[in-house]
Amino acid sequence: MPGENATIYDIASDAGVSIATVSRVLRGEQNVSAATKEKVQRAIEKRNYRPSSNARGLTSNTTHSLGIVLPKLLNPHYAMIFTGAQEEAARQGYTISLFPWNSLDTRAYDPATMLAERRLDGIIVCVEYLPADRGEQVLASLQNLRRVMPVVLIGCVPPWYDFPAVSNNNAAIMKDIVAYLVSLGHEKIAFIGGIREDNDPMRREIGYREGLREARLPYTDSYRVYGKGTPEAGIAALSTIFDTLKPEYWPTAVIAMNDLMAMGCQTEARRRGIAMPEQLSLIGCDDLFCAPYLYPALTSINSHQQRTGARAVQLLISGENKQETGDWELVERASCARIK
Amino acid sequence: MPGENATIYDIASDAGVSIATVSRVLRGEQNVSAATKEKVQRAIEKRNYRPSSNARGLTSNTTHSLGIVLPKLLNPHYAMIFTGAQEEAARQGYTISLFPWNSLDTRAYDPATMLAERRLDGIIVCVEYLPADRGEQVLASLQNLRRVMPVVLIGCVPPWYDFPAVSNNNAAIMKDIVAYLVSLGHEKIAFIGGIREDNDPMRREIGYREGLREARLPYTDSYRVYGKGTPEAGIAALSTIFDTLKPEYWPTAVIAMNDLMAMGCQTEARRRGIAMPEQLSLIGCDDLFCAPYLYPALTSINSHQQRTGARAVQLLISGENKQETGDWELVERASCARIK
DNA sequence: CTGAAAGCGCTTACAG
DNA sequence: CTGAAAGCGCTTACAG
Repeated sequence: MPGENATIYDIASDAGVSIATVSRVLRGEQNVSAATKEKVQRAIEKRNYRPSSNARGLTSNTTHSLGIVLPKLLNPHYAMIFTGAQEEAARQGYTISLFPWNSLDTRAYDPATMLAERRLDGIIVCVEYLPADRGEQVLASLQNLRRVMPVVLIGCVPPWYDFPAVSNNNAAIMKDIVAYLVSLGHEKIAFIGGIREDNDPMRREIGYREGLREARLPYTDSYRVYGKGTPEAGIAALSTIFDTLKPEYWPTAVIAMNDLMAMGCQTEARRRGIAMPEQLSLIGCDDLFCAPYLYPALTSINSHQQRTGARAVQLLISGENKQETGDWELVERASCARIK
Repeated sequence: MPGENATIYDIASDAGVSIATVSRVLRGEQNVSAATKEKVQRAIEKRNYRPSSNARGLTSNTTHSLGIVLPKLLNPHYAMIFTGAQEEAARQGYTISLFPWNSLDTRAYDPATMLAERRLDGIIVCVEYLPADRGEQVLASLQNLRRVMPVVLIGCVPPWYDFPAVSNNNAAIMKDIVAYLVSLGHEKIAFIGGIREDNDPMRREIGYREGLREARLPYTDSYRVYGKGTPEAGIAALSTIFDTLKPEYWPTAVIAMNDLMAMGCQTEARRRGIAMPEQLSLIGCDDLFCAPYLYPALTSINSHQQRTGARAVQLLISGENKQETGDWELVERASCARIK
């Protein structure tokens, strides 16, 4: 069936007009008589005609399609960002397609790897999990990418990156979290997740330490466990803490870098017979759809991911060179309790 | 920066050859001397040149981009399908973009609504939640869509739809689930979720009844509660069952149409002080990433959604007119217990 | 209000 | 191995 697509010439000859006229009614221009507009529209419908976006794009030098580079969508956090971006793009008549990247793989940012052809009007790239020693490589790749098309950054964007961006201030979020736990009376607060990154004033590590300092609490290496953001890593991290420390040093609260890790922590704590939230408060980040249905229902940080995605699309399309920071809120549920 | 894109003419003149030659090295043809290939490639790199997909597509009448019509990605079930499709598309050099639809909204299947332009080489559409009285409308829309581009269906596809498809045999899955619960000694088995659809031999309803019949168990309307597949709907559905029935009739097992509803059921059962799995076994469907981390860990059906998405892309690109049925497996976890 | 014609940036026979 | 030229299906001044 497909393949025998009508062209503007078919419509023109069917309607007995020139292709210029067909083009005019297609584009909804005013200067066409009602009668000919009628004829043309009838011909279009009869043939089920749709203009070729390729031909249109050739003239306008535009594709009306965007790209977004994101880690695995299987983490609902990214699915939320993608959804927000997709909906905004659709609203503006754009299509958006996903380019996955493997964290830590610098090639993922390389335009040559990513885009064999020039078919995107712009691209959003999520900057995250950048180890210190790769920072410059990544920045160079991004600058290279920008030579080819407009770029907007999301994620935890270092402030000295000179790109339009809508980023998260992870440090400020962490500070809030620590303050919240302190307000519940916690003093032994562990933090799990992430990799060792440097040079970034917005990273969680910084906020964690700052939060402790403000509460006049000591920072302890034993409370800082690294691990990538999966449930399995959460299990491992919690085990590390509770296995390496004598019971009197066990933390009364654990901050997980995301809800995925927090889910693993819950499971592992349960396995160990640690009562939640009585003996252990737990807080995640991302406020995934499942957070309210975990046991105990998970307190988390909602950072409006859909809005982030939508906003990035707006910046991309408008071409504004702004750096914005997303806001967030702490969603209290049952997983954090007051210390007696 | 963007906007000043080099064209094939620039490269040709830089390299001192004709555009035909540039085109040849671009496409990796053999009949080019090593020396000129060198020159051309150098020019390409120097200018950071990338061919215009629009111009290429104009000649080949192809866009190398696909579409997929899916309900909300915020349900990880669909994110899995999308991911599988996206990865396979990328592997084959295609880009895929998402077109969301509102369930029950027939217009969502209408090519005119969905695609103002002809910019897709084909489209995958997820057929689900089709109320009986809309079936014909939807079918007509799909046939209309097929006039414009190749279409592959996924979801619960009625067998009399004459489309290439990779579908789920929901009836067979439900039969399996009932048999599994019966093997654990359950006789009071409720089923929640879905809408009243008719005419479809693959729908869950059918399998549920058939499973009961094979176990020589009666079908009871009170054990069949409808509701769309959200956690909130799961809460409401479980409430309905336990509120309207005297305790001696309370089901000992509940089948939820998906894990989302099952999550709601867990929460509501917990609120009511119903011990799980001792007093109530629960089984979901989709095997979401969070299933192992719920409490109790949720038994569910894994139907290889990523594979489904990938397979649909393969059918779409190859043009095979096949109807396939995906397989599935029951993943046992802690949420189902043997009846004493 | 309408048409003829050039041009967008490629690919592809066809010559040589 | 390489080039000149036609053609893909539109849009857009430019005339009328």
